[in-house]
Amino acid sequence: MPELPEVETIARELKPFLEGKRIVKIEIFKPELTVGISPEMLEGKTINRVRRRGKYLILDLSDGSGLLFHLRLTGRLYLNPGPEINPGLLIHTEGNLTLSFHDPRKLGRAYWHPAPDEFLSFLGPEPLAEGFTPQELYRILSERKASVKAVLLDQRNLAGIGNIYADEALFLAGINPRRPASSLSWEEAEKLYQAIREVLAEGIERRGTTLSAYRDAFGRRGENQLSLRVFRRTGKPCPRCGTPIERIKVAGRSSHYCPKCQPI
DNA sequence: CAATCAACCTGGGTGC
DNA sequence: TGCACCCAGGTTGATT
Repeated sequence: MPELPEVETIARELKPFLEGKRIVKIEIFKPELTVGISPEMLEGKTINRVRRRGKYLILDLSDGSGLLFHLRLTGRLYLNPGPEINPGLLIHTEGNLTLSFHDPRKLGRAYWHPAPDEFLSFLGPEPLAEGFTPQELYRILSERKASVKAVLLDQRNLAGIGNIYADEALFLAGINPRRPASSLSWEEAEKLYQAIREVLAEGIERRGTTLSAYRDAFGRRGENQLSLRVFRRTGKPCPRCGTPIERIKVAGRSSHYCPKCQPI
């Protein structure tokens, strides 16, 4: 579920509470959700910074190491959860705060790594970063033979885009998800660049998309599902031309598009 | 190297 | 209401 806007929302919410706080206790209830985390090693360290990279949430610790969370499809991070939550991991900090990580489907992971940026060095550029340009997107696309949708979803090319925002961006840009990435013209790449930035910024503004599982750090739903143009709107009219939205499989994922506005 | 696909798990929605 | 079936916002590792 959580793509860039959802993780960004959680990071922004946690930041004012957790930055500067010392970890006083860590409890692991579901070891299968954790990788490399040893409570004794981490207790006493301070959370220097809360940030996001791609779909990862990072807590930078005072010794340069980091706790990283990937929510995959159904993982959640709650600040001060209620008693009904069944956590896999609890991180208690000074100030009597608790960060809870849980995932009923057990696909999400919490990692500890001595050098978080090294751990995440496989990720492509941040699409919302100042330094990310249409030229760079065009270069990435022109080097790949796979479908443009597959290229957008591959985190090594661009970090943070998932199935929802890929479909939404391709619709805004008027590009068919099955088009080979390298077949896009410079003008199309430029359009796609703007579309990606727009849908991600909108997603953040509306605090993420809640179709089912996603909740923010306070357990609230996002609002972006109300603004989706094509994603999971099969059969409904295209917001631009009224043609029914179609669903097809691309890169193994269901993809939603307008056959008239996004011709092959 | 590139593309495809099954597997990881479980819960929610749908249709009979 | 019960049950079978399909689907899932992601990633990875095996296979072709």
